[in-house]
Amino acid sequence: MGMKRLTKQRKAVLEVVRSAKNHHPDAAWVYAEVRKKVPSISLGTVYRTLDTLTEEGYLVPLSRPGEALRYEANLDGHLHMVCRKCNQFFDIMHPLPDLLSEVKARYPTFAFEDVQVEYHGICPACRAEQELLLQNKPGQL
Amino acid sequence: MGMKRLTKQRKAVLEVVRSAKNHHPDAAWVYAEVRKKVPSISLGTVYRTLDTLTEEGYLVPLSRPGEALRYEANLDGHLHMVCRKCNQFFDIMHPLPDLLSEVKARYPTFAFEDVQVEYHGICPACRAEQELLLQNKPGQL
DNA sequence: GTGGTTGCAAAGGCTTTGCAGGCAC
DNA sequence: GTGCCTGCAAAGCCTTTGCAACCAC
Repeated sequence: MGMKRLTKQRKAVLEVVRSAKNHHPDAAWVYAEVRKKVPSISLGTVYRTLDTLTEEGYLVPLSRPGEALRYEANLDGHLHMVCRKCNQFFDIMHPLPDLLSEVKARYPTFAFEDVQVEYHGICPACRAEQELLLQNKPGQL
Repeated sequence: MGMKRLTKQRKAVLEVVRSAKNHHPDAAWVYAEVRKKVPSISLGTVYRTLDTLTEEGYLVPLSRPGEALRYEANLDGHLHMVCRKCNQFFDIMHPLPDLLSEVKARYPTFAFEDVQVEYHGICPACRAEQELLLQNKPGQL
């Protein structure tokens, strides 16, 4: 098992995901973005690199039904709010209550490592759009 | 927009997912299982039906990176523990703390609807297997 | 120089979809 | 009888992978 090498591709991919503050990009977006710096990079390399960076703990994958996998580089403990209209992720920098200790005590045979909290609902933008529709078609609902 | 019909296929799919207590099956498993009752059913119909049942609120999809979508019919508020070795989901019937009201107050422009809590770690079975490996190869780590 | 890494393109796995026939209502 | 639903198979999309050339160490 050899040493990991620091290629320009790997550096560029990590930098792009890190710069995508609050964007939670998928592989296609990262690919398009990295090509601005490293035009010769291939999509396969982007996938491989995202995998590697995830295994190494630099990135966290975000999975949603029927959607491409997304990644975030924000490793601070935080919450997510997912809009069920536009499917965007929003970071919520709110103190996470202690959800682990109680559950650990109750299920001692599990080796808990971390918790992930995901809120679902409608984001401000989609909410506004929805209200516009209701105003224009008052009889529909 | 017409009325939904109650076909034997739809009934069988819902019944199978409901009977899969604590199993969180994917489409392929549901397909294999439903064929025992309705041998002529197609995989496409299983996918379509799972989609419909989800839209109607009878099922909840569970998404994991790199894995096929799974479904559960347990709509009681509960927590999930996902094993990062075997990728199984485990239901944790533990009272969910109130995670909504505080966040709702802080982010009034979002329309929050529900929260999903997911624990990650290693399940008892995989933990035992891990310890066996350590005993047999004490010098490896 | 060595072996991990890349680009390319093909293959893979899961899921969706078009269509003609079938069946619930 | 109407039109929603089904089975079938092809297509779609995201992701992985084999291989020869390449380059970080």
